[in-house]
Amino acid sequence: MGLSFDKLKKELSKRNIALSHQRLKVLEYLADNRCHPTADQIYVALKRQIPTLSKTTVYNTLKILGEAGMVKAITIEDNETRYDIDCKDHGHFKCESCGTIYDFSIDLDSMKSGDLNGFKIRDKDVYFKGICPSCLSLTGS
Amino acid sequence: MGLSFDKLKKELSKRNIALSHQRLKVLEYLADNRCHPTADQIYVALKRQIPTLSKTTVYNTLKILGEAGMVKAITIEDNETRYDIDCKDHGHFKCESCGTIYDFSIDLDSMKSGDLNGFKIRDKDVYFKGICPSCLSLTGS
DNA sequence: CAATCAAACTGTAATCAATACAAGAATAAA
DNA sequence: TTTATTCTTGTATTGATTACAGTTTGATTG
Repeated sequence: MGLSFDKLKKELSKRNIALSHQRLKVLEYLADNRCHPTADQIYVALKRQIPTLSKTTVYNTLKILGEAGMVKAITIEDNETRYDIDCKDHGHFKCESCGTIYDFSIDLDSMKSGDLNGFKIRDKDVYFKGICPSCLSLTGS
Repeated sequence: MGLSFDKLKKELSKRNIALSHQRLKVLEYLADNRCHPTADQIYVALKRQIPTLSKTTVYNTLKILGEAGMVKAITIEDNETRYDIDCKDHGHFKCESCGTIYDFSIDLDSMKSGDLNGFKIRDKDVYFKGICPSCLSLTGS
């Protein structure tokens, strides 16, 4: 996996946050499953390894790691928040047929707008929607 | 207001959808209030004009008009879907302090990615987050 | 003008992701 | 060991959205 634990621990200790067993497992799961899972998917998967795990812990962990900049929440639509550990600049494409979310590279730095002079921009999100090649081949069109 | 009723009615009649009183009022509200309101805000505001209005009708209307391409749902975060009638290409900036959503111009057509060859792109969304000038001036920083 | 039918509207009930909260472990410090 | 603080857990609650069934509206037909 490509996790930078040094950066992570430094970031967390700066906030007096311990890297507990549960939190580490959530991070590991996100690192190993780059499918943008929901909180519930993470919970169900980890519940097998950690039978005592609580869904509240998963939500708390995702929130804390999000504030520390280690995890990013993706809210495209459908009232389902998904999570991504990869913080490198990329956009997200959601297939409206199968629901899969694909990453794609895009240069966020070059995205500027004169309308935002005086605004402090902390985060940029790019979401595309449509049909993925796999679903396109199924319908024939 | 800048509503194109001809295009609207054509689009709706193509789908055998009538432009009822309630639906027209929702459209009018969105045209007159470019603040990206939630479904509930629309409901509360129109309830005064139409005391019998049901919240379900507001949701149904927003869904139907969305499918007809007349209204766009904006889901940045916070489990609150907002709605926008302006379909011209622009991005949305959400102030994390006051919650206001600002429009800003951006060239969506130039946004491409080689990773999406073979994908059928139907919609592009650009969401920025940060602090707006008004809130920046309040904190002094 | 009834009669008929489909679409539109309404209100209540249900869903479900997310949060609040309080009590119980774990961990570190003294 | 005591103490304090953080972390975890489970339950209860929230709140936006949807499902559904009954009612109303409005157009069409005879």
